[in-house]
Amino acid sequence: MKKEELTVGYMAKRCGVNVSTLHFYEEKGLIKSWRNQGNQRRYHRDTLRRISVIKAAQKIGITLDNIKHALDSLPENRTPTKEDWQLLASNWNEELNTRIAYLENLRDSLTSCIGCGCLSLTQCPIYNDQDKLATEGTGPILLDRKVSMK
Amino acid sequence: MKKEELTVGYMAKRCGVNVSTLHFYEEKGLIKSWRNQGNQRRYHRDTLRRISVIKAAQKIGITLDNIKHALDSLPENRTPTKEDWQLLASNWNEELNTRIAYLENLRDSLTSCIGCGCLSLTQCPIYNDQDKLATEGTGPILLDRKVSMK
DNA sequence: ATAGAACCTCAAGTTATATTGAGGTAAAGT
DNA sequence: ACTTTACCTCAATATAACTTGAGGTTCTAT
Repeated sequence: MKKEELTVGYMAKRCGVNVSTLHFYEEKGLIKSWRNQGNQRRYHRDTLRRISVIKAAQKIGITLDNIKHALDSLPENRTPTKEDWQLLASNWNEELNTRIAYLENLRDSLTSCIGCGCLSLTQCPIYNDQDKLATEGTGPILLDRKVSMK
Repeated sequence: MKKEELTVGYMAKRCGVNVSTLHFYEEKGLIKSWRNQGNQRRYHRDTLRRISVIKAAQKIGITLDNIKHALDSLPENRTPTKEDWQLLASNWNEELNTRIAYLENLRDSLTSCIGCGCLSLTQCPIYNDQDKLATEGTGPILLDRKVSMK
């Protein structure tokens, strides 16, 4: 196996995902591969980073669709540079800050509700719509779907 | 319509959800109703608060299953007191703090990655498994599914 | 009395993010 | 050469949290 021709099994192991997930990401246009003589997928080493970035973004709570949009802004013709990745990261950092702020807001509301016992429709800040971050916010956050919350 | 016999349409309007959602919650055991002569649902006024609490918990990122578990701990035979609700709220507050801490951790990682440009498998704290909160954590956070993240 | 709004049930559809399985081919190890 | 492991495609299934639709009934207002 040449250095620059990584197999799907190797990729999966290195990235901690299933082979089927890589198929799926490819189908969604998040990653690319070419085929060898026997129709098997081969990946460029750059794809390792790409997958890692996808996983990092998912932890932040970005959907695959939006991750795809972001990745589409990367150059096609060359290996992305440090600066290319930094741009993505800084956008997602803002996203993350927004989400943190939203949850902190919610926490403060909940805390004051614990204090006053006001969990009612009319008084509680939690479900009154000053709760702007919820409606102007930026979509679903999925932390880790594998982990249940017993 | 008697004061204590709220219709499903009224409930839906008051709570900002669809009628079908109330049917769904009932089927899942999250809320209860009785029927009138013509087989239509009637709700106790307490159910308004119950639905609000469900919605608040969802904003925190608690799944319906877990919300159900929490609600099951409320007394069946009387209207829950301030203290009953406070107990739920304080549990969810911990949950919320855990989630905030997780995202802050991620933000710190991302920030340092912006600084060093290290988004690579081996060095970046984002996808290295010191990232314990991700794997020991407490499940998905869904903020607001209605809002897309363009 | 009658129209229209509100309600009923039950089955199927929706979205996101994958996973699983069947049936078959290719590559690698001995 | 032969076996085992890895890979291929395509379709179906899984989960959460709902929504939609069809076909029919009940309430409410005039």
